[in-house]
Formats: sequence, structure tokens, C-alpha cells
Amino acid sequence: MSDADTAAPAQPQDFIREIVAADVAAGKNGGRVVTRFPPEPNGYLHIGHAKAICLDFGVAGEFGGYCNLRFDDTNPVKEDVEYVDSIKDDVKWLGFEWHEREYYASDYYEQLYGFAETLIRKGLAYVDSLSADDIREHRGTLTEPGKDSPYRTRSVDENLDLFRRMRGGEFPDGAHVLRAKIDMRSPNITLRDPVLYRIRHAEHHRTGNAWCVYPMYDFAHPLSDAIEGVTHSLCTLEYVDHRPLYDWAIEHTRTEARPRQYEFARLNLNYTVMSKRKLLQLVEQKHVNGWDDPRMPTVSGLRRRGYTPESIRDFCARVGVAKKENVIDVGLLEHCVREDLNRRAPRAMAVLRPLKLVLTNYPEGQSEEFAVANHPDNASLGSRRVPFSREIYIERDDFMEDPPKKFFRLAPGREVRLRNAYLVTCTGVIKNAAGEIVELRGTYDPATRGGDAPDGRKVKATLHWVSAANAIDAEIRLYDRLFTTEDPDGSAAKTGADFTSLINPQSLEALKGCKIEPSLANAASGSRYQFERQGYFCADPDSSAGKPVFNRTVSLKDSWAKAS
RNA sequence: UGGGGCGUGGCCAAGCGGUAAGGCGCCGGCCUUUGGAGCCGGUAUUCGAAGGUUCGAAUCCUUCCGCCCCAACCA
Repeated sequence: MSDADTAAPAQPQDFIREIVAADVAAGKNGGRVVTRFPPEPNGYLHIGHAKAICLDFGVAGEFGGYCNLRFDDTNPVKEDVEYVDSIKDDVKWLGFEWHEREYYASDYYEQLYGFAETLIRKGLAYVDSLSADDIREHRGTLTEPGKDSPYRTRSVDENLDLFRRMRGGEFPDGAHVLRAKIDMRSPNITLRDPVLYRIRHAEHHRTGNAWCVYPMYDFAHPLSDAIEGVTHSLCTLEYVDHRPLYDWAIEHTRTEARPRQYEFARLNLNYTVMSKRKLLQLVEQKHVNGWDDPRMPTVSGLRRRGYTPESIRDFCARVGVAKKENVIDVGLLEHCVREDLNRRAPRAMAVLRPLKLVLTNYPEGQSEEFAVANHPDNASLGSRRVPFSREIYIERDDFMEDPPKKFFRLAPGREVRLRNAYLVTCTGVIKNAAGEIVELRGTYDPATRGGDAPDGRKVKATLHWVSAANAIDAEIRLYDRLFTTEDPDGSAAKTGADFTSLINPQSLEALKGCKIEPSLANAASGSRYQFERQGYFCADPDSSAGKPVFNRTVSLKDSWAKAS
């Protein structure tokens, strides 16, 4: 086998990595690779950001470069330190390190301001005193060219004077704006004299009241990249039209650094929404319990739900990087956690909807313990003691009085296995006055201790169970997709309804009085388990001493549920 | 009726002129003290459409069709 054969990349190749590899091979930027992840601190990170993070940090890492964490904090009225803190937590949790490379566009305000004056001196920027409405009107439309502002021909001196006075706080919000002088008739609307600076008498979360003029994204972003020596500035497709402006800003202010912008398609997931505006609305209108509600597609929501950073990174790798608009099936995300947790999560038993089974031939007052492996395929996860006694809880769904042909579980007269315990046979069904099943009677076969029948007899089902005398009560929260429709954005737009009307009323079902095995009594918040035959669960921070709360991350695949 | 991006199986996605990778899903089978996991096999005569170039086209050319983005002093 040649070296090339063994050097298969763990990370799939994509057009971005191809470009970077070619640049490195050609010796561009001295072979250096610097990327950046540039969130605006105006909301929490979501799974779409995770894709960008994996790309930005991934590419940098693979080529021996750096990825800067840069907060694009140029709009003080929308931003907040709460968001910068959460963003840092989330990036770290996802497993990425920016070391000391934590930057803020606001750190560059002075330099950026200087670049703006440079532009003015070159006659490439001017102060416009049109109102916002008038600017919009002068901009033209998609099919009609724009018109020059009457202020477009102001002299350099007048522009400089006005701009300095803007900075000095002489004017109210909206009185003037600094604009690039490019081309009001450009077919690319982005180039119709874009606004570079606006007046905002607002307190900034980092610079306080030091400034009252703030740069726009199209000005701050390319120049921040240049200042930091970024080589490859990766962003999403909606910025393709902005690339000429990105290049323009750098060409006319800086010449040393020459970052290039490349665009890829953002991640979309079905059965959820991804826009920050909509996620904010869900939080503010209390449709969910905060940004980290386990139903949210936010990184913090997925974390609380029980997703692992590994599974999210794996998901991002599998989804790929391309330029085609895409809608990824949330089933792939679920597959990724299942695969990860199947390998790592210790097993335990929990009964979600308990039904008592009394083993009439098991001596009253007697009890015993079984040593049970914590993982069927990984002995290094150890084992634990699980108590057993005369009365146990089984899952209500695991019993049917009149079972259909393909139902293999417990039924009157039928023998099944209690996992790691005994073979038991149902001998009686006890109902209340309303005819509802309230309890089962059965017998166990003492010769089958551990769950094996010495005579080789087979049973068609194995049930999970919890000893009634030792069971701990728990709350278990089951989650379903947040929306009833695959494309809440599109469906809502079509009918004119608000997307919140499509929220799945069953997206959260909190089960109280679940019975869990005693080893789970003090599960640490954030610890993950597979509850056998049911799914993966994660202890929620709402847990308190003796009152555990679990979130279902994802159910196990269930071919019986699918068939029935 | 302007400019830009994109069209490969249900969802993603390789492919870069030599005769359709892979993953998810789905369908079978084996195995199983989780109807889980694991293992094995199947799942596009065809690449938005139509022409053209070529011995040969998903890949090149032409035209057409469809979807998405852009008219914030948001990012």
C-alpha cells in the first residue's frame, strides 16, 4: 500500500478545501492559512453556525493555520455581552480553540475610521445628507438604475469636515451618512454607493459611549479581515453579491493584506427554523423555555438535549460543503447522535409509563441483586448492581391483553425475559372498575437467573424493568420536532400565517412518576445514558437531589413502532 | 423586463471528456438476553430540458426551463 493509500483524509474534500490547498501549493500568502469565524453577538449560535465553525476552524487546522474568533460587533443597538459569552461557551464546547485570537471589530474602530478618511481624501467616499427614505428612493430598483445624490459632489474638504463632526457628535442619528462613491447605476445594487458609516448615539457593549458613528458590515468586515491577516474569508451565499465591495474596500485602503472571500451554502434543517430573528421570537414570546430549550436548534439547546460535540461535528462533516441550497433531514442529525451515544453511553433501565407486575411465586420480603454490564460491547464501562424483588415495574406498552400477530412482548400466558434477570410468564391481569389494566400477575422461573434458560428454551422478547421497592421517581421529558411541518418558513409564507402557528403542540411531553433504577438517583447534570430499549437520555440541570429530571435526546430506532 | 448563485436517486454529496463514489433513508437476509447494535445484500441505463461538438459528454458549446439571493442608515 502506498503512502497515498494510507493518507485518506478524515475530513471529506470540498471546493473550499480544494481552493485552499491550491493556494498553499502555489505559495500564496507565504503558504499561510488564516480564517475567521465572525459572529455578530446578537443571538445564540445554532446548528448552522456549527457548520461554519467546523469549516472555519477545520480548514485552518488542516492547513496548519489559525482561525480567529472575531465578534462582528458593529451594531450596538442589537448586541449584548450575554451573546458574546454564550458564543464563546458554544465554540469551546464544540471543541474548537481560538487561543488568544479573540478579536472584536470594535477593537478596530479607530483604524476603520482612519480608512474612511483615506477614502474621503481619495474622493472615494462622501457624506450624504439625504434622509434614509430619500436614499432608498435614489437607489433605484432591481430593474431601474439609481440616481446620484445631490450631495455626491461635495468637496473632499467639506466631506472631511462633516465626517469629523459626525464623529464629534454634532449631529443627531440619521442626519448624515458616509457613503462609498462607486456607481449608482451598477446592476449590482450592493455597489450603488453603499453606506459605510451611520450615526448612532447608542451605548456599545464594549466601547461604551466612545463612539457615535459606527461602520457598516460591508466596510468593517473586509477591513477587519485585512487587519487580522485573514487569507480565506469564508461566508454564506448571500454575500456573493457583496464580494466586489469586499474587494473594493480593501483595494482602496490597504495593499499589504489581500484576503479573499469564498461563499458556501448555509445549512438548513427540516422541521425547524434557523433565522436568528425567528429563534429570538420563539424565546421572547415564550414558545420555548429559553435559548437552550432542548427543542431549539441552537448549540446550547442541542447540548441540553444531550447531543455530544462529537456528534455535531460528525454531522457537519457528513453534510458537506457546497454551493447548492440544501435542506438536511433532521434524521441525519439524529443518526449521528445515536451512532456516537451507542458507542459511549452506559446503559440503564428506566420505565417511562409504569405497570406493576407481581411475581406471585417470588417469596415475599425477598430481594436480590444482579451484576449488570453497563455496556454490551464495551467491558471497560464496567458493571453495576441492580436490585430485583417480588414487585417490579414494566413498561405499559410492553403488555397487551389481546396482542396482534407480530407483538412479541408480554401477554396473558406468554413468557418473556426480564433483561438480565429471569424469564417470567404472565398469569393474570387485574383491572379497575373502569376496565383499565392496573396490575399484572406473573410467575418467574428460578432456573433462569440472569436471563438464560438452561433448557435452551427461547422467548421472543426481552423487557426492561425496575424493582418497585427500589425504584426512584423521576421526571422524563420527551421531545418531538418543534414544528408540525417540514418547512415552517415556506408553509407560513404560503398561507400568510405566522410561523409560530405551526409549532407542534406535542413537542414537549413531560412524564412524571417514571421509575428509574437506583443507580440513576444522583446522575450528574449533563450525564448521558441509554435507557435500554428506549433511547438516549441526558440528566437535565433542573434535576435536584432525589428528584432527577432527564431529557430524551433521541429514541432508539424501533422497527416494531414502524411496523405498527 | 437588472445583476448574481445553483440545478446528479426521497435528503445530502463525489464527479473536473473515458462510460454515475459515499452517507442518511428505504427494502431484504443473517445474528442478537435492547424489535437496539452489528454483519451481508439491494436501491439513478442516468445526471433540469432540448440541440450541438466528440470515437466517447454529468463533465465542452448553444438555447430554453426551474429554484434561491439582492432594492436595511442589519449582518
